[in-house]
Amino acid sequence: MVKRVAAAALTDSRQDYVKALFDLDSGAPVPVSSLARHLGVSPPSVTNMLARLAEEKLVALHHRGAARLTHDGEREALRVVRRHRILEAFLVRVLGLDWSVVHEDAEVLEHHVSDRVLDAIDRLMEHPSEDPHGHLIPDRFGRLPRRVLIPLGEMAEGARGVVREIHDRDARRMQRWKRAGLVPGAKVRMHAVHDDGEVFEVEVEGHRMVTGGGTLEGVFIEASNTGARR
Amino acid sequence: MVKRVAAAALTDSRQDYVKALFDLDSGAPVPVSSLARHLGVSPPSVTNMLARLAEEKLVALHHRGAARLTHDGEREALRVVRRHRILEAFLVRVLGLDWSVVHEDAEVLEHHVSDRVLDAIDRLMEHPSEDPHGHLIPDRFGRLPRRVLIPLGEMAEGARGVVREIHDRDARRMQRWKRAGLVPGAKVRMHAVHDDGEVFEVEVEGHRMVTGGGTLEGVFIEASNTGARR
DNA sequence: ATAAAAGATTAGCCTAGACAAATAAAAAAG
DNA sequence: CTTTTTTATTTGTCTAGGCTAATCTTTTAT
Repeated sequence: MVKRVAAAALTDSRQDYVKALFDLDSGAPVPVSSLARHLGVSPPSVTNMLARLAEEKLVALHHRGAARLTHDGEREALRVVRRHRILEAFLVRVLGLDWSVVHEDAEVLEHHVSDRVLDAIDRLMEHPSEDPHGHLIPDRFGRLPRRVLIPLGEMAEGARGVVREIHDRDARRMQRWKRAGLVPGAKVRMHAVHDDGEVFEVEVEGHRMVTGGGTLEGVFIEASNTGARR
Repeated sequence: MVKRVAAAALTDSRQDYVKALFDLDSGAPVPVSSLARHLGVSPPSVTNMLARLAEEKLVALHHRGAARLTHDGEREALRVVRRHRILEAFLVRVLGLDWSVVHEDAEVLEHHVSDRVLDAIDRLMEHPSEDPHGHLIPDRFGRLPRRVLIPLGEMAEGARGVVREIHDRDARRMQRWKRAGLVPGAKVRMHAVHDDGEVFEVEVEGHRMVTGGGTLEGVFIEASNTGARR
């Protein structure tokens, strides 16, 4: 007996798939294997589900089974993304949970919170525009401002910027970032890149540190025009 | 892909069944048919699931398939009941939703909110002891104070009491009660019973009304010793 | 140009939980 | 006591969404 109060046309699983396609979209169709890895299911399951989603006109299939969202699919994905981000904001701002652990709770609740409850939560927080990781929250019509961010590890030497988004689902790593001050809004400057992009000297909010590239993956920067050229 | 963050040993469906058995318990084993009606599933589904729950030692089967919770089953039921009631309180007190509509949301969320989130919600409300319908909330060890209430329709003529619980899942009916002032805490007095328990003259918070028995079903009273005898 | 590796698909199976139709057993009515 | 009615159970299906093992297809490397 699966009760649906969330006015969700899509099953939980379908919602997970369209959201994954949205997350993994980088211009090109997403291969079956990436999707399988991202969702933690086997490749056959992906092939199978993509066929159904294609049937339902939520995705378009491309070469070798790779898939992209259709317009409808993207609309659905944005609905889920909106729910997810509002819930994350709620869990942190209202319930006081740590930003590094809320992802998995939001991941479950996004499928089960009714529109009524979601709206009430949104109202309570006075319609936040970002979640705790800096991701913008789509509005109720699925509109999401585009912004151009670059990975911290790809900043040029001497460039300055501001941390805007933290992409990661690994709580441990996020704790580390938090301790290092790498949170949305933090000002950073790339002092030097060594060993062909393996070691970085970065300044975060005036505090200088040296770190490996792996640590930086998942931190995204809005470049400041001041300082980059000069 | 069913994700479980709620540390729930039991599937959603099993949780629904044990909760239903808890709700319907009135001393005697609950017949298959009542359970089927309460859960909105067919009798064969109930027979089938009860067999599994019996296997898992959550229920004990009696004459003609009727079932009662075992100790383990009751513990599980109380966990679910606790979640449900905390969530209802939250939806009303924090999110400002109406009394009469929160049941179905809580019904869904009770299966999907993690302990972490539930505890945070409980903390935010400073550990409420009752939900919005007056039901007591079991503590984290599943302890639930017993209290003796009588249905409003069974009050003796002249008896006084206080509304303590409202049992109903029908939003419309609850709206009516609310308008009539029949909410937990309201003082009532039964003036007269006519037509063999079909028509009642009741006084609610000083305001007298006449109503049919159907309307009163689901309202439970704590008798005041003042007034009953005198 | 062919062999090896990587990636996707097919085929067949599994689980949970529901359902309807047919059957059996118990209770109530005559 | 037998018949009827009510209740419960059996049997056989269905759906969603997974999985593995085996089999293609591509791509990459030699």
